[in-house]
Amino acid sequence: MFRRKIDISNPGKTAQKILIAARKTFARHGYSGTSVDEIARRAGVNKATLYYQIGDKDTLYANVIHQVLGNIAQSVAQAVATGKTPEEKLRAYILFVADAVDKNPELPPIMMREVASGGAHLPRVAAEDMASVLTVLLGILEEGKEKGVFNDVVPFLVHAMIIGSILIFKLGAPIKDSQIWLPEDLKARDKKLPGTLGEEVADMVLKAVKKYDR
Amino acid sequence: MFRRKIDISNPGKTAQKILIAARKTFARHGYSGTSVDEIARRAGVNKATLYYQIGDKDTLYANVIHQVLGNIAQSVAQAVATGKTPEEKLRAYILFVADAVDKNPELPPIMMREVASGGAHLPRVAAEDMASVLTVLLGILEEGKEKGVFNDVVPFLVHAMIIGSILIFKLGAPIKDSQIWLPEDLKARDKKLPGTLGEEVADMVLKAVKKYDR
DNA sequence: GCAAAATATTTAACTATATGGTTAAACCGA
DNA sequence: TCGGTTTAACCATATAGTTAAATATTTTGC
Repeated sequence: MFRRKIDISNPGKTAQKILIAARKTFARHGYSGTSVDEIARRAGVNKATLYYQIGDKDTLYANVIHQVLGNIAQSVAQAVATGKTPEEKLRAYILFVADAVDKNPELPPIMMREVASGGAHLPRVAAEDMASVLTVLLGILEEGKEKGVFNDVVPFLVHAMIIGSILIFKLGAPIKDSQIWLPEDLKARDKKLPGTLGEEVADMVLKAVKKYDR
Repeated sequence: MFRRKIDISNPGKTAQKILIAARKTFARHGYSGTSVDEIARRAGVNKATLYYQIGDKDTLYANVIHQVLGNIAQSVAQAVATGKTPEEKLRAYILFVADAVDKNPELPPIMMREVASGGAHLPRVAAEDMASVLTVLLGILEEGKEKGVFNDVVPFLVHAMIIGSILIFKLGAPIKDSQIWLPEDLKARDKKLPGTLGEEVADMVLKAVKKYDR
């Protein structure tokens, strides 16, 4: 009677195809805007195969989001460890997040919609991934404060500033640029960032967080 | 043959009920997640009335988003004018945005989902609203640079930082707090902001943007 | 090594419900 | 009674999810 589902943590070829198609489709159209039929079509498999391999829409979505967030959560601590001082660690953290977003272009839209809906479809395991990333940031900010190099900032606000800057810039810039009727001075200004997005955000956040004698 | 639709810019009682119900529903469930039937039910009118009064789902959505963004776009310039120096103007701008978000709680989720989907359902008129808000910010940053009080920042990145911080903090904090299993130190830290969200963001952004002799 | 049985995987066809949108009739105030 | 407004009933399509049969693949008996 117990029809055990396939082990998702080590997906086979078919399951992998499905997850990739699902990731792209969820990223483009969101949870509600995505139909299971469309995912199956893009994966090139029958819908029943999709249900056999992975499960219903919720399970599919949960696996997609965890697959992408889980990797990030696992490697953030290591990336931060390359820095010695709190400043270096915070910079490494921001560069890591920006790089993760670069390498996982489906993450920003999925995360933003998840935030927008109050985590309506956010599976527990994904929330745990987020929490472990946040914990790393919390550690950096606390160390910086103890050593007297950071202001007494609100950690979650710093988090919001980092993630918010990166996500809004990444996703908002293409929208702005697609509005061909916009006054030129609004568009031309930002064509090229002086550095990478991560570096720019790191510079600004560090200025906001570091303690200076003025 | 031309069945002229009702004038939306000055909605009557029934139309107003529908628009309010639509705003709440779109904010909660997003464009795709919202059914016209649900809006009609929440507005307490027949679905055909909704189509008669306003039009199809797209038109309904466009009116909702413009109704809320239009007000903001119209009053931002005036709010900023209360400041004399670029610093004061930038602070006034950020406080205004934070206040607008406070007063229009449906705006953040709608905007975030719009950004996430690349402006998929964003009507031209709403994009114009956004542009006029952005133009005000651009003016402040340029004046600050000319007067030598601001660094040579990337305007759209400053925009992303302001909007991103406010939206992510506003929407992200409740999610974080709802994860009852989270380690206490992650949650307890941020319970109370020292000031309002707008003030906190303004402090941090100004530190990031202002030019100091160091 | 190999046919046959057992198991794992995929598929077309199906169901029940939800959805966006329409229609023609009923309602209602001037 | 006339024009604007609202309504119940309706339609075509889309959707999440299921089923039983077909097709691969693996295991077993010899």
